[in-house]
Amino acid sequence: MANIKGRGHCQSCQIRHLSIFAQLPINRLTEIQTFHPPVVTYAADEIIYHQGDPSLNAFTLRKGLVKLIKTLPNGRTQIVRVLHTGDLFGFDGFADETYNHSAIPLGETEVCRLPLHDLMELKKQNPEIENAMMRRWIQHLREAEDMMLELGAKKAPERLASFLIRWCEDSENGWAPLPLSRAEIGELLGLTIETVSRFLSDWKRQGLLNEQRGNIQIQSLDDLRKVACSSGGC
Amino acid sequence: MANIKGRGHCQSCQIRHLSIFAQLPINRLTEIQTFHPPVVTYAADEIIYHQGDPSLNAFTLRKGLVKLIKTLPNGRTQIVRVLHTGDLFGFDGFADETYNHSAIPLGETEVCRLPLHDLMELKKQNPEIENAMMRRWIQHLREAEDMMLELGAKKAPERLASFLIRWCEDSENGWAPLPLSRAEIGELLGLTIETVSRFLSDWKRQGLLNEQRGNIQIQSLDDLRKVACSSGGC
DNA sequence: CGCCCCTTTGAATTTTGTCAAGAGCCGTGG
DNA sequence: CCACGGCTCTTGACAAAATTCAAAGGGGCG
Repeated sequence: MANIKGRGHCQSCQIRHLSIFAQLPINRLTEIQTFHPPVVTYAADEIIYHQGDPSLNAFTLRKGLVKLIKTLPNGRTQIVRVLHTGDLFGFDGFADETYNHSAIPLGETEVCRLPLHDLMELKKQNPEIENAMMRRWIQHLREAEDMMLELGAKKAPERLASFLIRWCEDSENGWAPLPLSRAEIGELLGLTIETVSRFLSDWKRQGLLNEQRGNIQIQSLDDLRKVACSSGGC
Repeated sequence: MANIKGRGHCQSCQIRHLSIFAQLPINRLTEIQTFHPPVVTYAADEIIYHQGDPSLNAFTLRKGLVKLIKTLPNGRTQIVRVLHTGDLFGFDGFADETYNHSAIPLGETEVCRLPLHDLMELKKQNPEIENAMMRRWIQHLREAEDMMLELGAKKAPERLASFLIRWCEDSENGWAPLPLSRAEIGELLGLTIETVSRFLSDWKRQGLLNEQRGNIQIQSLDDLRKVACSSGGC
């Protein structure tokens, strides 16, 4: 079960520099030290929230990855976003809406649960938080637009290649963990398991790509770029 | 050419109730009467801003429709959003970013041009504006997520049918203006002109739909719903 | 070791896109 | 008023892309 690990202490938080509290000056931080949001852990199969649930809490991702998904009655699923450490999610309540998607961990995760009511207060009183949230919303919107372009205007190999390039973008040694199943990659890119598998296999055979136990490495970024931009869809 | 029609007067603005200034109390309104943003008109072929341009102004749509598009080097285009009266757009500068898409009128339009610098000031000083903008960002994000589901998880006829249903949702007499060409519908839904045309023709032949000089009417909402939800993709 | 689940691969089918030609529509200019 | 040119839209035939169905392969874990 989802497990309250303890209470967060923003002052000593390891990932505060990635969060919406990053720009808050130290003295403000100590002033709001009454705010100790619970830190909650989830296992891979536990759902953080369901689409349609009342949005009472927002969350900051501390450890692991989280997928945000929307599902059709027939079971077809779309991953609308994959969250990384420091990401804020679940804030629909700020617009008096229920959650618009479900949030599901990809493996073990740890999040900081922020009651929207408290967060709203902090936001009102601290322009830095206000500002950080605004920037994130705009940034998310931009990424959503980019994704619509991927889904609407690109072909399967282009989508997959550009996804891989993005995913591996800032991996130092070349290897990057890819904790997504073929099915999940498909759900993210609007493709079937088989289509994803076929192209990945092809590219591994051709030496563009390497994969080992959930880690991938782009061997020939140039060639992969060529695929992504093949018909000019750079 | 884009034409400055005059200066806006928020107090007497016809569409203020639809804008981010809707909730602003009257006394605040008179206080900020020094803020008279230019009202600009555009013809159908004039671009309001280009993707990549520095985002110095946001806009409120006063009259007409605007499409926000992203284009790949090969010319394939995705419409990421169609704006209606009262919508705010072009605010990427709030996150220190250039415009992420191009804004193009669908026919004659009239917008209110809001310098981001001024808007930022108003936002800081008026929680109502602040709040209205936040709600819009969250709402846009939700709509973007919905669109990702459409594009990623639905088939051509499902996408087209559910688009038509949404488009006609709040048309009183049943008839709704559809100032989008087949090509534009395709660019919105990630389909080709021909695919759009084929399904529309089919449905017109089958009596689900009516069309006359840029206006459409859904004759059998039930049947169209059946198409949209056919394989369970409601 | 054996089971289960994920992945791979093949073959057939469906869906969607491409190419090409014709139809309808509208405004211009004779 | 009509003819013409330039549109977009429609339709058909075909090709390509992607999905579906089916079966086999592989790897990790009890």
